[in-house]
Amino acid sequence: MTVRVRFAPSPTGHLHVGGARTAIFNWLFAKHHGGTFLIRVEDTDQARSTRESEELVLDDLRWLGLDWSEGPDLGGPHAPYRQSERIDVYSAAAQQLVASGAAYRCFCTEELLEAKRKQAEAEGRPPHYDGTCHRLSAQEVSARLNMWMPFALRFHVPDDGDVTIEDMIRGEVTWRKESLGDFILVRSDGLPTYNYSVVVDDHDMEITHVIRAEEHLTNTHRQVLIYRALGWDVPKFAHVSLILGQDRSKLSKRHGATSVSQYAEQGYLPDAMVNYLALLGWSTPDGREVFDRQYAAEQFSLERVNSAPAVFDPQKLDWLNGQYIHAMSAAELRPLAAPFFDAPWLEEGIDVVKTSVHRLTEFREQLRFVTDYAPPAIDRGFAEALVNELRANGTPADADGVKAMNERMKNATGLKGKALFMPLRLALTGLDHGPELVRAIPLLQHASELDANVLSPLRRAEACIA
RNA sequence: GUCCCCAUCGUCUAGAGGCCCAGGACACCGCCCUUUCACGGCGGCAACACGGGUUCGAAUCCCGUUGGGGACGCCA
Repeated sequence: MTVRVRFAPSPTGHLHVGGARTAIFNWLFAKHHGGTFLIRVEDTDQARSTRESEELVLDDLRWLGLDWSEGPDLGGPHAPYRQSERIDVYSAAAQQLVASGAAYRCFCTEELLEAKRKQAEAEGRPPHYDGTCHRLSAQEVSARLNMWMPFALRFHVPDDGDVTIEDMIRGEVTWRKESLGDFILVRSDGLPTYNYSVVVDDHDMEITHVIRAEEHLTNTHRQVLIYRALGWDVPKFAHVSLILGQDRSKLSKRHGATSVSQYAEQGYLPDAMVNYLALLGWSTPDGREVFDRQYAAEQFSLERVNSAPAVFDPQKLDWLNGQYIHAMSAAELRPLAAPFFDAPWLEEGIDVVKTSVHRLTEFREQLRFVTDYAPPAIDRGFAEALVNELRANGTPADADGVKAMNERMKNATGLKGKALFMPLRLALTGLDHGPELVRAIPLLQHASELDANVLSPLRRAEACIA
C-alpha cells in the first residue's frame, strides 16, 4: 500500500504556524515513505472561504518549500481538489446514506435548534440534537417536502455507535455513542459539513493516513461512523497536539505573529522555520536539532511524535534562524536580505556582520554604522593624528593594511591597547561596539567608493575635527 | 456540565522497569577566546504535578486527585 496523505486547509486567511506544522508532518511522512502528499482545499464554508486566501495559503506552503503532487493548482487523478467543486460527489454518497436509513432529513430551523441547545444546557443535559425529525413518519416527511420546506441531512447515530480507534500518536481512543447526538451531514443550502466532506474526500482520494491537529480528535468519532455506514475502509489516524502560546492556551493572534507570512516578513528563513516547527513535538533519534528537511524526512516517524502540547518559543526560533544565517555565505544571503535592506556594498557588509544577526531584518540595524554617521566627541589631537595618517598613507583596504595603520597610529599617538582602539572605533564608526576594525574599516572604505551616501573613513575623521 | 486528550528543568525535549540521586537544546548566569560587540568553547543553575497501588526495583505500568487543553455548530 502506497502512502497517501493530505493537508486540507480551509482558505480563511494566511497559513497559521499550527497548520504549517501539520503540513510539515504530512510532508515528512510522505517523503519518508516515498508516498504522495496532496493538498485539498476545504472551502465549504462559503461565508469565510475566499479564493484570495487559497492563493495566500498555497504561497505560504511554497515559501516553506513544501511541494505537493496533487492539488487545486495542479489537478490530479482525483480532481477537483477544492471541496466547493465536489458537491456532486457528496450528493451521491448522501443518497446512499438516506436510502440505507443511516441519514435522515431534518426540517428543524437554526433558531429552533439554538433554543433547544440553550434549554438543554440550562437543564444540565448534553446539548445534543433531540432526534425530533428522526421520528417523523414517511408521510410527514413527504408532506414537508411537498411544502418545499428546507431541510438538512442529519446522520443518525446507530445503537452500535461506540467507536475505538488506534491513533498512531495517542494509542487507543474510545468513545461511547451517548457522547454524540445526530449531526448534520449536508446543510440546507446543499453544501456538506466538514465531518461529512472530509470522509467522502479522504475515501475518494485514497488517503491512507490522516495526520491532523488534535482539535479534530473528537470529530473522528463521527467520521468513523460515516465510514461504517458507507461500508468504507477507515484510514489510519494520527492526531498531533496543539501549539500553545506562552500562557499555555492555544496559539492565537494575541500571542503575536501566528501566520507563516509574518515570519517571512520578520526575516526568518524557510529552512529554519521548517526545522523549528518539526522540532515542536518531534525529535530525531540521535538528538540532532539543526537539520535540513532531507535529513528530517529520512528520520521521520510518527512514533517519535510527542502527544503533549508544545509552547511556541520565539527565542529558540531566533537561535535556530541565526544558526542558518551564520552557516550561509554572504553571496547566498545577499538576495535574501536585499528585500529588507539593499546597498551596492551589501554582500561585504553581510559578511562583516552576519555573526551578530539572527533575522534577515537585522542586517539593516547591524550595518547602520556604515549608513549613518555622526561625529562623536573625541580627543582633538587624536582625530588630527588620524586625519594625517589617512591622508598620508590612504585608507587601508584590507586587514593587513589596517594592522599596519594601527601600528603607525600607535607610534604617532603613543597610545596602545584599548586606549588606541576605542577612540579609533569611535572616530570611524561613531559607535563603541561593532565588528572588528580590521573588517569594518575596509568595508567603510569600499562602501564609500560604491555608494555616495556613505562617508569614507577619511571624511569621518575630518568631521571629528570640524 | 458531559466526553476526549495531555502532564520530565522557565521553554522544546531524551527516556519504552534496573544503564537515571534523570541526558541534550534554547533562555539565564559565570569563565575563556576577543584590546569593543557578536560568534565560538568550557562550566553552572534548573524538572520526573500529587496520592495510592503493581514490582526485588517505577520518570517509565495501573487507579485516583489536581492542573492544563480540546470537543460538544447547518465552522473547519
